[in-house]
Amino acid sequence: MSAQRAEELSKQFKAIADPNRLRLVSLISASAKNEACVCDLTEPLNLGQPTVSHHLKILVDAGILHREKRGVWAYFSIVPGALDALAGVLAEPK
Amino acid sequence: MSAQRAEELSKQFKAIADPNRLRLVSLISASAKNEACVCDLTEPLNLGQPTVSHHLKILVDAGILHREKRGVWAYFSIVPGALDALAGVLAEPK
DNA sequence: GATCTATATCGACGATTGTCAATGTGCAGG
DNA sequence: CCTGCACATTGACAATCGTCGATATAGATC
Repeated sequence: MSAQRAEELSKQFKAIADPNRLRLVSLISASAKNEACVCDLTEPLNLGQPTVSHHLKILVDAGILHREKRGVWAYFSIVPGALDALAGVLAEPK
Repeated sequence: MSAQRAEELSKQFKAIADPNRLRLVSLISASAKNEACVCDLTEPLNLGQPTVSHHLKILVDAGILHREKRGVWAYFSIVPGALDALAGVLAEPK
């Protein structure tokens, strides 16, 4: 594995290597329409709104979450295939 | 996903969420007998011996690598199923 | 026992991270 | 236009992390 490839992958792994961000991904993927807004996520994590917003931004920047603004609300959903791609790296790390 | 479960998983993901540690895992799993000693790993990563030793310890503590000392050398190998277990979490993060 | 050799540990340093309070932005209803 | 709401951004702080040089440990050879 090249140093550059390792750098790219580590950015994505860092994004999910935080307990609160793991729970965010879990909450979103278990949501009714596979999407959730910030106000749905602050209470179960027991974190302030700015902190949740910060974590969501990291996940979006890593290409794991998709952000769509509708009116006043921002809906977050999981980018199709993003997590599977990471899982594939672990299954075959040659 | 419970907060406790997220905490456990994040420890393992943190272990691999570093470019140099990703390369370590890659190098070991691509090695001849699926094992390598520290002296084999310092040069391709262009890091000092103490730093490589430090990264390997983190991977061992996370349950991803196995450490076996034979004589003066320490041989590191991948714990069977450890990476697959992490991959499974990503494939189904409900 | 003295001396290599491979690895581990320690102490220190700058850099990054997670969290919060305060503030900014932008949409909607009156 | 003004107010309220959902969310983003900023600035600050303690805590953790990655790296290195120096040193310690422990097996092998003479």
